[in-house]
Amino acid sequence: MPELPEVETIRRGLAGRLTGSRIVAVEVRDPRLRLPVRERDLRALLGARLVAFDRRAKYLLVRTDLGRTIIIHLGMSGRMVSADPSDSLQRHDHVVWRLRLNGGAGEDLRFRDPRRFGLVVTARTGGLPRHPLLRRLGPEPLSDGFDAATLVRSAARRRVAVKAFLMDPAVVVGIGNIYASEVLWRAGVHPRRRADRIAPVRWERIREACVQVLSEAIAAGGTTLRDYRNADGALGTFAVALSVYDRAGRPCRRCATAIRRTVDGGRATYYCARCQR
DNA sequence: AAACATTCCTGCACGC
DNA sequence: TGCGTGCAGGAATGTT
Repeated sequence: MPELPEVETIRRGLAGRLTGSRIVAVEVRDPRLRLPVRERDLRALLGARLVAFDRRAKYLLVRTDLGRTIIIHLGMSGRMVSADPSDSLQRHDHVVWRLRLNGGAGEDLRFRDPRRFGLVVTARTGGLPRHPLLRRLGPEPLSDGFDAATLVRSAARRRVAVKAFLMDPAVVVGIGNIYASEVLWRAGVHPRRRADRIAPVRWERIREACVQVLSEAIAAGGTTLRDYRNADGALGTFAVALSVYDRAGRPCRRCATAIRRTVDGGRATYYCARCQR
């Protein structure tokens, strides 16, 4: 479900509300996520203070003052729910942290994930860059480390379609199926063009499109297509700003040609055959 | 009721 | 032949 803008929106919401709170209790109600949830590891953090909410790619990193960080991925259908402890738990609330806020009030943080493609693990904070889940990740698209030269270098001898290439987290992180289509429309590049057949000047256009689309989506609180919600349960409003995704048959915003939908590698792809070459 | 916003792994093909 | 790399496909699963 969530791509980088959605995870970033959730991170900001949680940081504002829960930074400085302490873990009072933790409950693992269903450990069967993409990786098994180890209740013992989470219990080792009882009493810990949550000192920062960070993000790497689509991973949420909850740093504690005990030298360990909780790594959370939302998979396709995961949500982080900040709730009043008296609110009843829902069916797919798999992990529940009972927190005490700075002011002393109780607050729940709940990991809810119907499809269970997400994960909740812990790791030493100092070892995060070398953690198996994080160590092969490419640059953050909204950082200085993301430039056209890097893209040109990684695209050499890559015959895959540029859309699949952009979705490869070793190339650049955080770009999933929705934003890959959006970025390529904005850059005017056909989604099935081979990565090794794209000129450097067009890589710079793709880089700019990544930065613009992701920044605008974050400013809009993310894209809600079906069930995405931020930490307060609010919807993201970027769906109305989508140019091609989920707009098959509707007119291209630039040239009015009907947007096409194809399926590549099992994933829906949307593009304008006139604007994108 | 077919589609699905993610990630990781497998197995195959190819080139040196 | 053996190795490394690149790539397509599949699997995990519940909801709408």
